[in-house]
Amino acid sequence: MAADVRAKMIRGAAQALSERGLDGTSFSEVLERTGAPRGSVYHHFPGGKDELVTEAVRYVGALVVTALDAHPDADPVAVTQAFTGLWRQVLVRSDLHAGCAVAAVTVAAGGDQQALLEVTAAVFREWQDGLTASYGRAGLDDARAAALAVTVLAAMEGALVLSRATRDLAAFDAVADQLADLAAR
Amino acid sequence: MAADVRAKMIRGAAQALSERGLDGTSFSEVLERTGAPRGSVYHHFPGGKDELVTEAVRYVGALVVTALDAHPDADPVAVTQAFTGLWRQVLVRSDLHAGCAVAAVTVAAGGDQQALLEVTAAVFREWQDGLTASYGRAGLDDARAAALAVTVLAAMEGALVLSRATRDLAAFDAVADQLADLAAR
DNA sequence: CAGAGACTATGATGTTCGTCATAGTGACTA
DNA sequence: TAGTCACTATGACGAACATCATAGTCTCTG
Repeated sequence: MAADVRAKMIRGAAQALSERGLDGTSFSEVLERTGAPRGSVYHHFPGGKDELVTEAVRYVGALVVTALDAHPDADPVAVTQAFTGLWRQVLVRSDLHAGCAVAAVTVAAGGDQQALLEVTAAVFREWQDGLTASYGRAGLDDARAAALAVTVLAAMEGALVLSRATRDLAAFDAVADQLADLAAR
Repeated sequence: MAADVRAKMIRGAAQALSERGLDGTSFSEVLERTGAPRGSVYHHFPGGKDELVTEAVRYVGALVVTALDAHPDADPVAVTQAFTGLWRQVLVRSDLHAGCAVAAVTVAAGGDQQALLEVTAAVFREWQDGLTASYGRAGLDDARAAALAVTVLAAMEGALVLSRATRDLAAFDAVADQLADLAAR
C-alpha cells in the first residue's frame, strides 16, 4: 500500500499531464484524481513536483516501449499501425480530451526546467530508437528505418494535437493512413 | 501608440507562449518582455488573459497564412519547403527554445478553457486549408492535396516538439526531408 | 485653453500553487 | 510488550498569479 500510493499518484499525474498540461497538473489535481493523502506527497516524492512529473513521463515512456516490444511484427505497415493504434486509443478513450503527456511537458518546460526537458528528450529518443529497431527487424535498411521512425513519431505527436484541438478524429486518421502508405513502399 | 502597446503585447504573448507555454505566459512575463505598463493591461484586454492569448494565437495564425500566400509556387515540393522552412526559422532563431504557440495552448487548455481550444482549432484548420489550397494550385488532385496537407502540418508540429526536447535540429531536418520526398511523388 | 476620453501608473485583493512542519496512526521487530 | 519506522492527516507558509480599483497623465477636439 506504500508503493501503491506512489504508483497511483504517478499514473494520476500521467493522466493529468495528458489532459491538462504541466501546470494543470497540480498536486491538488493529482490528489483529487487518486484519493491519495496530501500528507504523504513529500514522503513519496521528496523532490517535489519535478520528481512526480519526471516519474510520470518515464512511466508513459515505458508503457509505449512495452507496447512496441509486444509486436515483434515482420511487417513495416503493422509496426506503424501498432504505434498509431496505441495513440488512437488514448484519444478515443478520453473522448478527444487527452494527448501525449511527454509533449505536454516539453512545450511547457521553458528555460528554468532544463531537467524536465532532458527527461522528455530521453523518452522521445527511446521511442524513436524502438521504432527504428522495429522497422529494422521488419527488413528496412538502417537509413530508411531511421527516417521512417522519426517521421512517424513526429507526425503522430502532431496528429494528436490537431485532433485534440478540432475535437475530430479525422485529422488523426488521415495522418495514420498516410503513414501506413509511407511505410508500405 | 495606443494600438502600439496592444500589438506589442500580442507579439510578446505569442513569443512567450511559444517558449514557456500557456501558464508560463503570465501578464508579468508579457509586461517584462514588452515594457508595457501594467495598468493598461485591462484597458487593452478587458477580457483578461483569455483575450490576450486568443489574440496571440490568431496573430500567429495570420503570420503563417501570410507567409504561405507569399509563395504561389507551382511546385508541391516548394510549398512543403516553404512551410517547413518557416518553422525551421522559429527553431533556429530561438536557439531551439521556441516551438508553436498554437500547439502550446492546445495541450495546456484542458476542460474549462473550451473557448481557447476553439481558437486553436480554427487556426489549425486555416493552416490545413491553406496548405491544401497551395497543393491544389500546384497540380495535385483534391484528395491527395488534403491528405498531404494534414500530414505535413502534423509532422511539422511534432518535429518542433522533438527538436525542442532533444535540443537538436536533426529530428526536424529528417522529418522535413521525408516530407519533401512525400510531396515529390 | 478647457474639457473629455484614451491611456498609464501603482498597488491591493483574493486565489491557488508548491512546499513543508507537526502530529498522529499502524504494523512489524526485538 | 516496548520501540521503531513507514506512512497518513491537517493545515500553515510565502510566492506568484489574474484581476481590478483608484488616481494620475497625456492628447486631441471644440
